[in-house]
Amino acid sequence: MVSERLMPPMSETTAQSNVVTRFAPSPTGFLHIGGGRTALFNWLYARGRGGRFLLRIEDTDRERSTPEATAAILRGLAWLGLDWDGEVVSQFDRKDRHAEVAHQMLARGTAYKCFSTQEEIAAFKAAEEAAGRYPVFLSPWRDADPASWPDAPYVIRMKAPRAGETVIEDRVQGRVVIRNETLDDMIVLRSDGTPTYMLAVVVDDHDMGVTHVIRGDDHLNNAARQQMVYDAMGWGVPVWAHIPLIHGPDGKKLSKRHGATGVEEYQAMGYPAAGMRNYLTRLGWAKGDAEIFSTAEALEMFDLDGIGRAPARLDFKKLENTCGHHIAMMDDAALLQELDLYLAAAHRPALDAGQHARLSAALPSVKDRAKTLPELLEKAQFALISRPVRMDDAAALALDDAGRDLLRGLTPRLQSADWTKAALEPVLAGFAAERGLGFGKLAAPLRAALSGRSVTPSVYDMMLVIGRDETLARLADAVR
RNA sequence: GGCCCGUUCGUCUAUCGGUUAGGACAUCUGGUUUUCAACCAGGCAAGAGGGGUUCGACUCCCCUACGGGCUGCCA
Repeated sequence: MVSERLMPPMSETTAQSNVVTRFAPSPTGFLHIGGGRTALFNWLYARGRGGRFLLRIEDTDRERSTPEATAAILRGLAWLGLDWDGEVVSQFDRKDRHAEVAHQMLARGTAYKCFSTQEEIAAFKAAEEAAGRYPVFLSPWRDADPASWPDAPYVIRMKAPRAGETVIEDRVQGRVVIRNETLDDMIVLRSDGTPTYMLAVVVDDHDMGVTHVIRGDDHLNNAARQQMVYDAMGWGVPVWAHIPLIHGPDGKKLSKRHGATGVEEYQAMGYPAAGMRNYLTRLGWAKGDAEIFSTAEALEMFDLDGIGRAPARLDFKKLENTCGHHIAMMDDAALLQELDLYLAAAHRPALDAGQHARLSAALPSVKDRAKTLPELLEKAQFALISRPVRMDDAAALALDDAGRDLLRGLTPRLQSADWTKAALEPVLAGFAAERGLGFGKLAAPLRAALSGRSVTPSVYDMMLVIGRDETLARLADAVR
């Protein structure tokens, strides 16, 4: 028996508005960066086609599932801006439905009760291995007469085809053929009546109307067994798309030692969500030479064909570069909001109203200079501080006798100048020229007096942002 | 061990039998400049190895190597 099936018709046009995807994490920890990308791909694919994106928490493992993990996953998704349709589905809550389907399989003859004990199975596998065969368990109960059934605990096993092959038509991996003899009769319902993952995913995906299963390629082999369940129930198989996992910078599986593995850690490091989405979208997916794009553009462009088959490595340099572009592109109000979120996530003190206003004024002059949110704050430092300005070593050096003398000479001219860049430029340039100095010689002490540092945005930008009074006050402090 | 998947510049990738193998990040050089960043110009840099198929392979097939996944009454 060959359970091969044709790919469902799914030209982009017919699939238009009825695409349903889902993200189905198990709540055993924070939202992993790889999971975040999987969610993103599902979200992009569905939303980009006017379809629906669903969220299901696979919490059937009661030992390891925690409400805290679920909350963390939801927070991570929310930060990434991945909103889902409808209620969050709890897989555990659907256990009765899963059991019901298992019994339907029994009734249809596509599953059977297996009374073998775990000891018997272990012994069987050991014997097989000793004989040099794959330890694929062949249950003696597969075709047993119900009359022979003992009054003992049993599991329900899928009656999987023993011969032939199962073919997965995968939109990313291509045509994957698995010989049925390498697959055993998997358990669909445990002896305690609870469903296994293999049954639960299929039932839930079917009931939720999922049309496209986009998930990590660690599930590629599972797809064959799951497809058998679809076949057993006479259900239509969804479109499969198994995407490669993300690796650390060294090419190894992403783990704690690579630093950040949780989505929320990236938020706390100050990467803006829009930049994160852009970077993650491009990690393992491409459309021509598109590199920097908005979420709206990503929605427009994203498709399954652009997904690569090899695992991609995380590259923080490129992440930063991408985020830098997004910080520069973001409008000030959105940026300010992003900044507040970051401060909270990083457990840093929030900005007060005054700082908010000054930061807002400073944003245009600093936002194209920062790659991360903390860097942005750092560059805007001149607007956030209050007098007296604390000088760092380099700034103190610039405010030597000669520097202070320059500032004393400059002060009266500033008092009478119009406070615009156009008016200020000739004033400063003229003053420097009078003293026979290059502009840089004047800018250094001025920069130091205004910011207490030697590295800042343009001196004009700083003066304009903090205003005439504050500028003069800082100069007065510096020459005192 | 068995089965499945993968392998283009350091990194992310384009290429869907015929290209000087393109772009981006990183890096290097030069320019601009008011510090830093940005920006502009340019440079370096790739088809894992070996067999086929073909007039012609990065592209199709096979083998090997390396990496990954699965092989649970976990998900």
